[in-house]
Amino acid sequence: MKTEEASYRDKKVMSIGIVKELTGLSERQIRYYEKRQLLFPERTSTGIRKYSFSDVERLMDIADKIEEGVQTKEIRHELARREEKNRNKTNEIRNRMLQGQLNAHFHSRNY
Amino acid sequence: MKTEEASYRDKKVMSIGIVKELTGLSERQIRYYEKRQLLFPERTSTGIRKYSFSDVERLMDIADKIEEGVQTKEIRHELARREEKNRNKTNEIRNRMLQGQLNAHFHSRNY
DNA sequence: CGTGTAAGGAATTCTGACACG
DNA sequence: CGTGTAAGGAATTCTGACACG
Repeated sequence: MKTEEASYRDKKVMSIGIVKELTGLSERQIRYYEKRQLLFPERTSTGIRKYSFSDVERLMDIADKIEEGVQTKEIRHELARREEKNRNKTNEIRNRMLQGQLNAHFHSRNY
Repeated sequence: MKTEEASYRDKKVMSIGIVKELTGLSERQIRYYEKRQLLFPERTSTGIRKYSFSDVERLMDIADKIEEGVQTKEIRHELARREEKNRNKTNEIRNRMLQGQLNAHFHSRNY
């Protein structure tokens, strides 16, 4: 179920300097997109930002949108819509699995 | 072929502070194991070490071995042997693929 | 052999502000 | 609105060495 790979992708482990290199964006831009709520890095206890690979991917997407002239506000809405879809899809799968278990249970018990 | 996940795993992106947190080892230990050639972090242009998730995994393995009383020299040999095996396996696959292409080629040309 | 620590310096990151527009 | 920059401070990392054993 590739649990580990997903954890690598979402684990917040990089500081802003590497994200800067990976994305080609300036620190200013990266911090600004955070202020506009487009991504949510974690912080160390002393306040240093930590990013994940998925944050890096998201930043690339954001950069593309910005270049197309889309405003951060719009981008935020798009991201929110995407989150919503994913939540629905996840729940769908979850429900289907649960339903399957229930079916198996009742059939095996011969109700 | 999960090219991307592998890239996340092997990409050197973390500084020693996070590796320290992730592994529970001290900076001293992490740098020492490097000196003993057990892992090979990259460096930024200014000399800061950068580690990958696979380095973190390797450090966990190393820590286990050390606890078992194995010396760094032994651990290095074990790691070398493991690399050797992987190289062989990769070549095997590569050769098999090449052979398959050759076969396809000659059969289709009807020699 | 493997690890802790204090020392001094260099590189990194942070925030709030001035600037342009 | 989105981004650059200089400013000052705080946190991080680096190396070589002394120490114990």
